[in-house]
Amino acid sequence: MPEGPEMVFLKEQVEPLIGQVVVQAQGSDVELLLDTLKGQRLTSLSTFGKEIFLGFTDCTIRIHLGFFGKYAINGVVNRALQLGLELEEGTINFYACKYRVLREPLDELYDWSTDIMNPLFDTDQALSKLYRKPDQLICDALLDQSIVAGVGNGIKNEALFRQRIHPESLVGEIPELVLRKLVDECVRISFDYLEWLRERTEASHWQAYMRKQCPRDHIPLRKENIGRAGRPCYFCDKCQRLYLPGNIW
DNA sequence: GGTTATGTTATTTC
DNA sequence: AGAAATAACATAAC
Repeated sequence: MPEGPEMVFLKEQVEPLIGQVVVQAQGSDVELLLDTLKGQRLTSLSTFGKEIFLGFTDCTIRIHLGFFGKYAINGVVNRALQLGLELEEGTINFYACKYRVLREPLDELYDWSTDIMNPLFDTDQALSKLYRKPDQLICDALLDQSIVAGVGNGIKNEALFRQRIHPESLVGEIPELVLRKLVDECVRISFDYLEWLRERTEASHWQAYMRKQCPRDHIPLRKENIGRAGRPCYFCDKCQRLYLPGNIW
């Protein structure tokens, strides 16, 4: 479920429930949930990267959907419930998620300028953080949630393909202008992705991620697990440039 | 039954 | 000590 745009999409679906009071809570650690949440009013929603925050009268619940997380607004999914909130008129159910109660103001915990979906996102800051580890593979760097929070494996692959950068390129060898366009592309794709989710057409828009053929060169895309994280990379050897020491473009 | 996958964190190893 | 590799967890589909 979980790249940044999907969390914003989730937030949009929960928004109609703002202002309602929790009448029942269930899931893992029920006592905590009941003590903490029963009678509390849902007052605000926000997201940071792949996390969503449900703001209540005097606490915040942070939810991360991880790898297999699912949710249902005013509905159920047939699997073990992790966090279920029954409001006056509506329900929010989370499955296979991680959640936690936060008491501190979110501004003390999060730097919003690193979230690609946030209006405060700061490209210059992301660039300088990226260049701090010049020996990293760009495919690893793009998954760093402290630099570009919200970018996941899909957005990563797609941004690299669209900007014609080979995933095994070294960050320090990518010219600043090129790297800037890549970061901008991550942001652009994320907002496009949000739009696809709203239209429910998200599956059809990927050009490289999960694809078999390069739409530019009509040759097979390579799919390999690359980098420290060993996450799947989809890429075209012909049209994506490999930035390495000694390679001159 | 094995493999894979939109992710992160804890533990182990060097 | 600290970076880097490995394991762990969650779950459905092929």
